[in-house]
Amino acid sequence: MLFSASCKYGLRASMLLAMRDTKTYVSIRELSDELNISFHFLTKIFQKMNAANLIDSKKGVNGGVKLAKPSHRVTFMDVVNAIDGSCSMDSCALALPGCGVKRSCPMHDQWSGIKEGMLEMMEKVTLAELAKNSANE
Amino acid sequence: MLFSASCKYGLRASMLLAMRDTKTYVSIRELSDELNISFHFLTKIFQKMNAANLIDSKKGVNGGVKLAKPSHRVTFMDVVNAIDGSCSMDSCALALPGCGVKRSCPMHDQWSGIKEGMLEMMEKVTLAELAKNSANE
DNA sequence: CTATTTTAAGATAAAAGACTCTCAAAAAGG
DNA sequence: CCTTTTTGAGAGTCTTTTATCTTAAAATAG
Repeated sequence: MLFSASCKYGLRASMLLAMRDTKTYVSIRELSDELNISFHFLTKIFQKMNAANLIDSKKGVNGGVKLAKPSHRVTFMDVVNAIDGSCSMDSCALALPGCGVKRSCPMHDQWSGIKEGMLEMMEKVTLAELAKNSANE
Repeated sequence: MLFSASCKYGLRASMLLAMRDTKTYVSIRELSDELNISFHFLTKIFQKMNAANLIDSKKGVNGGVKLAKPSHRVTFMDVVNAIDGSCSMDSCALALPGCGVKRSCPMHDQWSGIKEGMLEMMEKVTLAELAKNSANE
């Protein structure tokens, strides 16, 4: 519920890319087959990541997508922002009017710590780590 | 993003109820006016809370809704479960296949602590506390 | 230059969520 | 009883998300 389906697919696909060489392009078809999701849908997701300069893409024979940066320099947050937008984690749990503007909402004390922890984690965790954890399962 | 719009409305309305006497019924119209949301929509939300036995309702003149239990015995989690369903917090951040069943997903270490903290908070925080924080803002 | 491969982009469809409207049913008051 | 108030429940609309399908555009290989 925290992240959209598109976002989860994007994260999983990014992990697959992180497990590969950053130099060679991987076709979206190959990734969609491996993830068992719609090729066309994944294409749309990569278009968003492309717009955010997270990946490089190449058309034609032996084309595909690859990470634009080394996997240890792409964070979980980068991918979420590219797909779900940077505002997705902004608001407080209740999104009560006034919260975060002038004063805190009733949930603020209980929520702010958790939110901070979550944002910190998202900024710290990289695709390289996720790929590593995924490899030795 | 964490909670549905319905859920947030339900939480806010519950807070209003918590600020009142548990004995008297408050009309849904009054609550929807105060929250500036659609009366009919709030009615639907209260129907879910009613099905979960979180509130008592009464039809007719001077009817309305009221908390079925004292506000310090109704948790944040109770309301979320009634409206968004108890599964809404179950899955891991990525909802990766296999996570939580046999082995952990790549995010598990980073995510589990945050999730635990969130669930703990949701089970601990009561409507009474939220209402109190809301009153002295 | 042509055929093939592969991403890009747009149009469309299906599903879920958010919200509205209408009528039924219950309760109370006169 | 009859009228009014107020919740209950169903149908219907609008919007967003998810997913599919089709066509275009680019790149490569021959």
